[in-house]
Amino acid sequence: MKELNNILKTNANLSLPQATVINIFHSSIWIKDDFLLQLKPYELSLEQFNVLRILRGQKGNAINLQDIQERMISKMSNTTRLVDKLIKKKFVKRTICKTNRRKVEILITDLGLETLKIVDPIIDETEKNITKNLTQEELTQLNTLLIKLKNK
Amino acid sequence: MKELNNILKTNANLSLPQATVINIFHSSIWIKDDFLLQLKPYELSLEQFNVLRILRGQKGNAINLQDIQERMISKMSNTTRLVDKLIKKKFVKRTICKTNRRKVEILITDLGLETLKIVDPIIDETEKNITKNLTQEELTQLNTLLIKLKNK
DNA sequence: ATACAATATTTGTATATACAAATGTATGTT
DNA sequence: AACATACATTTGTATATACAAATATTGTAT
Repeated sequence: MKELNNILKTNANLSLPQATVINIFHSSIWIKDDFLLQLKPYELSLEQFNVLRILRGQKGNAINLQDIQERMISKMSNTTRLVDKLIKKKFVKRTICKTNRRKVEILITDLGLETLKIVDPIIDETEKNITKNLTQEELTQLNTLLIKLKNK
Repeated sequence: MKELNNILKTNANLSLPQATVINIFHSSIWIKDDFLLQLKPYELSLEQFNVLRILRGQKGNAINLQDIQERMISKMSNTTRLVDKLIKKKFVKRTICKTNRRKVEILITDLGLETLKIVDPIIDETEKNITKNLTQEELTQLNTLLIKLKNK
């Protein structure tokens, strides 16, 4: 892992498990930075954008906080406040569930949908750009390895 | 990527670039959580632990903030305050560089070294555990793919 | 020596996140 | 119905991080 040593400006002799872990962290960080750069003009954090997409996926049906959390990439402790911010931007609406008043019903607004329409292709492009160094087979391989890593 | 769909509780038809990006994020998060769980009893964040290791790598020589930042996995905007916290815990010392008073010299203390001695094997074990589902070859392959992904 | 730009760090402020406790609501048991 | 328990969300608090501005120091040109 000479390349990793370069990235971290170190001479340390990294074990394979060490290198792997650092490599994944490092990949995650540069990819995230890349996305944030693209999302910045729209004042959306990556998770906010992701939640908007989740809401759109409901196709007009409302969804509650728990279900949003389940679908989030990084399970946050405080989805309430994330949604608050989306409400402040008028991207989503929040109402109380009629059948179970403990639950909230969250729905994407037209403004939210329009914003997604603008941001989506940008994110698509970014995703393609991020992965362009690997062939289809290599990407599949990478995904397979990451899934296998997790499933213990 | 049926497994990814399971993890995210979604039916969305993820493209290969999308799946890859989400997969890397997801891997990074669960691995980080795993580490944090181990570091918790020592009240060290992952970056704090990492900086301690960087300092030890200096083998008695002081190092300044810039050089620490260069070696960090996630380049933080505010290493000052991270070091402040390590100082509060008496894990590191800070002095002003004699030759260039703009710079600070940061040095790990004996207490810092002792703490590392305790935490190191725990982290080693965690790293091994995290990667135990993959063979040596698979780990090498994973590292190679992640490096290739980055180098555009 | 003085002025100016470059460098290294610190500080201020806003926002994000983690975690625990609090609130309000629903459900099951007697 | 009364009570305890579980559930879903919200709030409070501490800490983390991002970003910009401020401070202090050094090197360089005049």
